[in-house]
Amino acid sequence: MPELPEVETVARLIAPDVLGRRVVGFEVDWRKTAGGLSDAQLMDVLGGLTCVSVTRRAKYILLGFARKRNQTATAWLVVHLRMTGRLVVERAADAPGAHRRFAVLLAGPRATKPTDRLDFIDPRKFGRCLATLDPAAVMPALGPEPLGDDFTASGLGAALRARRRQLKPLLLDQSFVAGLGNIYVDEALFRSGLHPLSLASSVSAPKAARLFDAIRTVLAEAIEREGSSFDTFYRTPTGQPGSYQHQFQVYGRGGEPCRVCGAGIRKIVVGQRGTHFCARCQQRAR
DNA sequence: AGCTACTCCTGGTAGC
DNA sequence: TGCTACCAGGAGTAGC
Repeated sequence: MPELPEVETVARLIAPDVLGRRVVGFEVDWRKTAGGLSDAQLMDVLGGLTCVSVTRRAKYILLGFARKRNQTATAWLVVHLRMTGRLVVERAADAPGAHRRFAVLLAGPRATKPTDRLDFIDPRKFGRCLATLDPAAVMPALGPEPLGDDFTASGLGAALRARRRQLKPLLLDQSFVAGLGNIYVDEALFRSGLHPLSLASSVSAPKAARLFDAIRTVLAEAIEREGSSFDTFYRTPTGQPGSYQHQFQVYGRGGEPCRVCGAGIRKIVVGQRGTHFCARCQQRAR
């Protein structure tokens, strides 16, 4: 499922195909995907504007739009892929594929007839494409970017110490740290030798520093490999699978031997989420 | 504050 | 082969 590395990959790969293109229409196949907005409302927000930026915040892709190419964005399309969402740029003449839920029709600077189309494909319909003048209004409060400068080992240590909560659900909480999901939390906890059920307040400063390094390393390596594709869902906008799934130490390896110590990887359920860990390498503390 | 349960969804798969 | 039941889960919400 798309987490920070997958979302980053999608943003990077669609950017060259949408920057400088003008919005001349929409095609909405599933109204909820558009947050319930009508075609007319979508056009009111974004119609006639040119894409001037493509950025990522947490697991959101933000496409910024303005009157002219060199201006700063005044309107936005905020995209969340959730479980199974994909963004693909197609030629306007081509028929949309299966599970297409939402599309932006794109044209050149002065043209009114679309040449391309940004398709949002989403089998499970959890994803959202929200047109808005104020991205903060459609996004929840988010914690620091784990690859950003304001995420530090000492800051993470202090934040952990202040919480009496299990590590797994806390790290999945987007208001604590933004962008981690089920896969990369399990992988980061394994690499730092921390048990998913350990209390955050029990994590020592050195252990917090190890977790900090593990989070950064796992995310950076996954971005390098264009994310993880282990089922039929996540593909990059060019249709390629990512390759980080081959680096998984624990995720999806329940019952298989730990690559470090040989003990069986255990799979439990924490907060309705499959959680994978090595009981020998990751000692529980409370 | 932090826990669990429920909701939204459908493709894939296990079991019969 | 064809059917049913169940599972995957990000994030919002409700209730305790």
